[in-house]
Amino acid sequence: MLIDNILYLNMKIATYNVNGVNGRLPVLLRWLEETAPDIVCLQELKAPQEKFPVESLQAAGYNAIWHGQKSWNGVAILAHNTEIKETKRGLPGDPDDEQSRYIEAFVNGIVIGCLYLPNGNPAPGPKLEYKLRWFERLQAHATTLLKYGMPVVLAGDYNVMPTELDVYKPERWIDDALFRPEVRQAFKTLVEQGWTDAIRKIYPNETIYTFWDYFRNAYGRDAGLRIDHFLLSPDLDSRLLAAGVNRDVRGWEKSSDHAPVWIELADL
DNA sequence: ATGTCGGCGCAACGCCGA
Repeated sequence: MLIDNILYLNMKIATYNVNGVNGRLPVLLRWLEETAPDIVCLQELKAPQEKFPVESLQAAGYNAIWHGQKSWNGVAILAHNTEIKETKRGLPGDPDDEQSRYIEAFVNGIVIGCLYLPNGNPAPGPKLEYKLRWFERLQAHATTLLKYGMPVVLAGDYNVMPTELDVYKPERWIDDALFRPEVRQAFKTLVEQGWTDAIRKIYPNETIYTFWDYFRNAYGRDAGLRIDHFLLSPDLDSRLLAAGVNRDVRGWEKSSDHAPVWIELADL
């Protein structure tokens, strides 16, 4: 990024489940303005392809690619004054899957996979089965990405709390599709391919939440969950400088139930 | 079990998904 003739080489990448990109547009634009991420992964657009607010984002300096869907799901990748080369639209492994949950691009020399993993509730049931199948497809595609040997960031709403440290009251979530043993195991199997959970690496023992339910004043009570994650390929692990959650955004008027999460990577 | 959101639809509030 070039500002006042000074070259800044570090890169800030963020992920944000906006829960309706048009309903949250003022919040999204304010957050972009205040935190100036270089690359952004968005989930839960809840907008059809033609209703994505591309003009507003361009006016804020962001190029965008997106995969919309009426009412639900939807993912996008934004890049500040930078070219985005789309490499995938839809997660491989099931041509009949019509839900818009994965988009991937080459940006600034990094492969950015933006994902919105299925919620899976009510569980057990077909929605949990779909979630577990989707996880298997993600594991398969993640293996392929590692084989390329390129720097890769898999960012998004995984709808999984990986450990008890990631839930305000673990005992209440045992049967929930976001915390069931088989779902946590699926996340663990994925990470053990060789990925780095960036937030957990920077904060090994701390309670870090990225989501607070709208119900029962969850944000006020800090009854949160950590479900939005960054997985880094092995060569990016040593470039991880910092990471965090923009918690205050969750407290803004008309906020999403998720907060934006970010990482900063050093240039090579 | 409950709670609160955004988006949807024979257009107003009940439903779905989260």
